[in-house]
Amino acid sequence: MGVTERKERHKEDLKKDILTAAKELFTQKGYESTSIRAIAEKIEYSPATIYLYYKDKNEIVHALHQDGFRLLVSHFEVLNTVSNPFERLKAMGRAYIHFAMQNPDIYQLLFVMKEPLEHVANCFEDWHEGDRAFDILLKTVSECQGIGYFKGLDATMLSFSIWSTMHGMCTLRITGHLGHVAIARANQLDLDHLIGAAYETYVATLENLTT
Amino acid sequence: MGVTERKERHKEDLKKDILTAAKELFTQKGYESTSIRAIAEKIEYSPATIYLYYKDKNEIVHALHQDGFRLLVSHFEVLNTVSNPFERLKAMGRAYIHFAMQNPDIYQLLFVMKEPLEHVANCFEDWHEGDRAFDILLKTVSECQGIGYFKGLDATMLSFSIWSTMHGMCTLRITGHLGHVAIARANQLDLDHLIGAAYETYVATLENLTT
Amino acid sequence: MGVTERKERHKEDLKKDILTAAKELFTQKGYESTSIRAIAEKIEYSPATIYLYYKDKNEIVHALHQDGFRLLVSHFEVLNTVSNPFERLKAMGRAYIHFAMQNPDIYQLLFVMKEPLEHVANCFEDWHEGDRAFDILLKTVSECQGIGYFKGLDATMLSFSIWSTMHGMCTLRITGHLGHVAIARANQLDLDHLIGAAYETYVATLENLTT
Amino acid sequence: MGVTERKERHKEDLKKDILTAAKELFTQKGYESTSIRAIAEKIEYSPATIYLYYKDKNEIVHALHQDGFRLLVSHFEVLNTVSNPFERLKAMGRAYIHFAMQNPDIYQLLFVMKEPLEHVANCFEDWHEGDRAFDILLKTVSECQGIGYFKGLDATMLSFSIWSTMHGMCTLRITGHLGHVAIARANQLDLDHLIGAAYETYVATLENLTT
DNA sequence: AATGAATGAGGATTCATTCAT
DNA sequence: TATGAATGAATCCTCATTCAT
Repeated sequence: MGVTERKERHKEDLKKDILTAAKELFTQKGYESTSIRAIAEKIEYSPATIYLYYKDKNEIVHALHQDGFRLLVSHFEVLNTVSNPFERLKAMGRAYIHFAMQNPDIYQLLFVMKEPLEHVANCFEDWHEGDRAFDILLKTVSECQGIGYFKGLDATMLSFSIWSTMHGMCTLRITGHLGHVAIARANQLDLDHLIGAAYETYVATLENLTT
Repeated sequence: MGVTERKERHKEDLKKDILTAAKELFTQKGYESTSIRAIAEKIEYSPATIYLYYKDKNEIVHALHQDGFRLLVSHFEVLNTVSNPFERLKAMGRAYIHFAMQNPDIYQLLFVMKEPLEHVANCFEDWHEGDRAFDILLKTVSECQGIGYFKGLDATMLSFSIWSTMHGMCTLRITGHLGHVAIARANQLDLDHLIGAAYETYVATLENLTT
Repeated sequence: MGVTERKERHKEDLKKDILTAAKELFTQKGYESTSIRAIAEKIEYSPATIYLYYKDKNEIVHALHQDGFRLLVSHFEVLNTVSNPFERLKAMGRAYIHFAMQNPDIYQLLFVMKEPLEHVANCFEDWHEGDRAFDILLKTVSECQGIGYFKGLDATMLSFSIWSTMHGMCTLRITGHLGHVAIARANQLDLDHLIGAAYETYVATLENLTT
Repeated sequence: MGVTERKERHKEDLKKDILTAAKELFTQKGYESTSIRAIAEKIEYSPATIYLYYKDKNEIVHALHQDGFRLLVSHFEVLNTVSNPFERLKAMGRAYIHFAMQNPDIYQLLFVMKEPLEHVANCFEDWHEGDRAFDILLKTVSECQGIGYFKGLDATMLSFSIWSTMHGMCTLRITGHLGHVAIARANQLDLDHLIGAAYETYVATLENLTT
């Protein structure tokens, strides 16, 4: 293992560090308000150094995008072990929400932000991953129908519907709009619990569709 | 493009023009990335002119916010004539989607953009309207339960769940993420139809909850 | 009295109002930080109206300058009735301080501000008044010597010296620098009293010069 | 040796250059009217560069302030060697005037400019130095009384009075007001001599207080 | 590989001033 | 006479980016 390898390792580490710092800052301050300077400060390097690893701000977002999808899909892949498809579907929902709550910044990057600026083309590419995620959902829904759930419903439409519900819950939570309404009438301060409860209610509506 | 021509345009609508321009830009680029300069350019006035009509950037968002909610609530109020609560609920869903599709920019302003920092206080005020909208939904859901729907489910949770589904559908559509997935597999070019279809599927899931 | 006359009267009034407003604002905020808009607001006219009466901001300062000197000289002229020249000298000092304390803005305009911008030429003209004021002082000092005061001292030099003392007291007070030092060690909150006391001490030094 | 040191030197030089440019502009145009742009232009750098060396405009004034007081106090400290307090007092006066004449811009910064608003707190700090300077004067006056001068006069009041005279002379000279009057009647072109003469006259008045 | 220095472009605002009405 | 509307130029300041070292 020569010096070269160690250097390579270090290089990879630093790239990761930049991403991590950027992710945190995006969450805290939002994309626009996050400056390269701030990222550099966080990792205790000079701004110029960032440019040795990423061409510009866009490329950082781009990288986060890819990582984000990879992470989400990995959350789903674990669930392949669940054999009952409806159980798997429920678990997927929970995993999705969990992912969104744990990585609100990334979530928004993937599903809320219109594809950042010049990188539309690249983003399309990234979205092959996004499609894969949807495929997993679709397949699971179909399998549910195979064991008697969701009779008479179109699998694709239902998948869209389910995804929408998940997405709606997550974004209303993340953007704080859920908080507004909830606080206004809330006997419930903990919004994460609230989301959990709402999700279980939603699952109940799906469950009742069997009969 | 000279001074004369510009003046010929109805100056009295300038305030509205500013709002319209701002609305479009906020949607396209986001709040932070929209500069007063850009708004001014769009309406072909000088930046300073904007300040004759609005104190600052926040006041513009504020105005759009208010207008937006007023419009949405007006969409709902028509539906008071529908006596059957479940029919009314379905109609509300359609009205909500219709509103979002017709005014994607406003929709995002109301339900996607994190409310601009300093005006949180004011925004809370604005959100009394938002709360009202939610109240209407909640009341309708309760009435549905009164005639046998949604047995055993918590009205508030279900309302959140329904709102989330609607919101998810609308935002996935507006931000173009629905398009990505759909186009990838689409035998279906018209996304608005797709949304309609997905909505009907969702309604079907709700309908089946009776039994 | 025709309409013309009344109009003329009104016109004069308004010019004065503008000056008064400007004067107050200059005092409160300083010259640079006082905007035409602010002046206009204070007199409840539109900014454009100001320009009907004064060509620009400089002309306003110019007018205040002239008024200021006229006012100061008028303060002095009253004292002609005091026959004893030393008494008159002492009274002049008090009048000078009084003037400065009552009109700190004007005082600074006359004696601190380097002549504003383009109006140097005009200001020189204005200073004929300033010279007159100094002449009055010089004449008084000479008369004092006539009755035995200030033996062996050059009248002009002494006059400068006296003026400097007065000016120094006034400006240290006005700019707040006296306050700094005084507060630091003061058992004396009222700076105007302090200035009075310092003046009396100074007078005492002059008085003792007789013998 | 080489590069590093030279760079460091250059950096220090630039900081000084900025201060020098700022000092001149502040004096010429006043604090408010001096823009960062103007300073940048004067040193032939871009405005943004200024911000690499000073956080903002206030920090520049702050730095000038500190430097200024340090310089003034250093002028005074030399005089500790003069054992006769009255001689020392006279020397202090000359030193003060000398300082003001050599550094009119700094002098104004320290004693004429109302301290820039937000930095009052910091300025107070700076003024510990100013207080020290006054303390030195006060102590000297007291010592003079100890050897028979200024009988029956309050030391603090007399100190204020003396400071005022010095300050008045200096500012009338610096702002050009002395010139106005002097030139008008001058058999005396050299204002610095005039100030010297006026000072000696003043000293004479103090001297005569003994008897 | 890393960075200190530098900058051009652009951010929100403010203001003196003009001009048609 | 008075002003509403408009603007160019200026304010301070921030930031992504480059480049010589």
